[in-house]
Amino acid sequence: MRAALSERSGRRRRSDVPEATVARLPVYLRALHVLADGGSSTVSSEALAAAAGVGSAKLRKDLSYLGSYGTRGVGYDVAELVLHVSAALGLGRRWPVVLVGVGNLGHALAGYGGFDERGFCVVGLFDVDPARVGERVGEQVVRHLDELDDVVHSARASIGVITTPASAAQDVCDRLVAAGITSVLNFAPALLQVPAGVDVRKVDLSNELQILSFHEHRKAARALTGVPA
Amino acid sequence: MRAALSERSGRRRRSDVPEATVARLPVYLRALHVLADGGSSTVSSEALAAAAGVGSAKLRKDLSYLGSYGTRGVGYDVAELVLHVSAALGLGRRWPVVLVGVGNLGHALAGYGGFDERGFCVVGLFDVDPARVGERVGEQVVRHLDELDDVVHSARASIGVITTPASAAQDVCDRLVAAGITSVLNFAPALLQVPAGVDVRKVDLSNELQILSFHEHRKAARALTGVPA
DNA sequence: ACGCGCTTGTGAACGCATGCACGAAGTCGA
DNA sequence: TCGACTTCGTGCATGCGTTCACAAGCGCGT
Repeated sequence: MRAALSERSGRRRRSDVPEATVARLPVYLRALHVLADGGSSTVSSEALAAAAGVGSAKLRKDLSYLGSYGTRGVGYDVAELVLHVSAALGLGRRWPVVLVGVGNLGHALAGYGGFDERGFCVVGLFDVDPARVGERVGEQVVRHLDELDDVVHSARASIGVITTPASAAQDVCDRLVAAGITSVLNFAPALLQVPAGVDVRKVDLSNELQILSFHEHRKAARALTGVPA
Repeated sequence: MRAALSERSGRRRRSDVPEATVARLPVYLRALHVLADGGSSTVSSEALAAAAGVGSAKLRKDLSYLGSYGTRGVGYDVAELVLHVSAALGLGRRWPVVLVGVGNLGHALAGYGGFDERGFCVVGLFDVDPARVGERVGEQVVRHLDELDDVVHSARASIGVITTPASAAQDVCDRLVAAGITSVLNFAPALLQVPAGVDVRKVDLSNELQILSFHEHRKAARALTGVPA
């Protein structure tokens, strides 16, 4: 059960970083890499914040959740901060990732170089379509979904990516969880039901477009009725 | 203090829907479509909330920003609510979309059926690589980026999707904005600078994985230090 | 006709996140 | 050594978003 929530104190523990902050850490990390490649050895919160597209106060507060790694009067050491942020994100190791659903999007993700660069390596591609099983994609060969357990166990994978149609997503998710996956990145437009202890993040391309559509619609309406300051 | 809010201090205007609510409207809409396909003619906030994965109070408040379209004691009429949510999202029309960067991901998105289903139609694919220009993808032929202005104008497109490498993203974005695009969906891992009045939404696959990595890392640490599984 | 039960819509309380302002702590030059 | 300057870390206030709880409203059975 949930022994983890035994301590219900209102105070925030040191290792307890707010979710909004966690979501920005990858952005900071990328900005830091750019700065490092550009030759900077130190950077002020102001400069880093600008590079990351946030306010400097927010950035300092975010980083303060990880510890006090800045030097007053100087700024942050870029290389050192990269290490600390990476450590906080758990990027000190390579994360094996399995991907289920080798359709259009699955192909694209399997071939996306950005994953390997950032410490994620695809250790298995799966599908149920016999026409796709055996196909070679990048450095992997598409396996049948039945082999999922073997691969997850032997590679000790804990992260799974779902790029199936919505109708198959929940079933695939169940099989991933059964195999031992505890973090799921879901591209299928479906709400996934998972047991406690399993994290799910959803990326829905249509949703994003519809949100843009909302604002676009509003802009058009605003333009018709005269533009108030 | 703020002249802009002079109209009605306490009351929120009808067209002023909180951003967090806007982000959930597409989720509700999808859940409604599922319910409609399932034969439901009415649905309670409790049931719809469960289908969308949110709390019922939140759902009611969200919908109340659009108006009072429910019937007390009964619930919401599914078909009617679909219309109202669609209208709020500006889905009463088809939105022409241009896509720049026909690489791995661009191919996948161009072939993704989910867009057309939801009222977005790709009216132009663009790239700068001469090897890709002329290639046929789906029902479109890849054009050179120089033709962007013509297509955007003739199709009256206002939404652009960027699936280029990060290094090209800002330049492409500038050209989109110059052509008249006012909403951008950016898949490149880069921070885009845009003038006021242009909306940008960013989707970064690596970021999502890194956020999962954070939680996975924390789960592992937690398992070691205190909490017996 | 009328009350009873169900569900919506919303005011109010609460909690989280953001922005501000300033003390603390370090560097650099004289 | 000392003082002036720079920049971090953070308490505090503010605003947004979520949750709670309940009155208002509607249909239905009697």
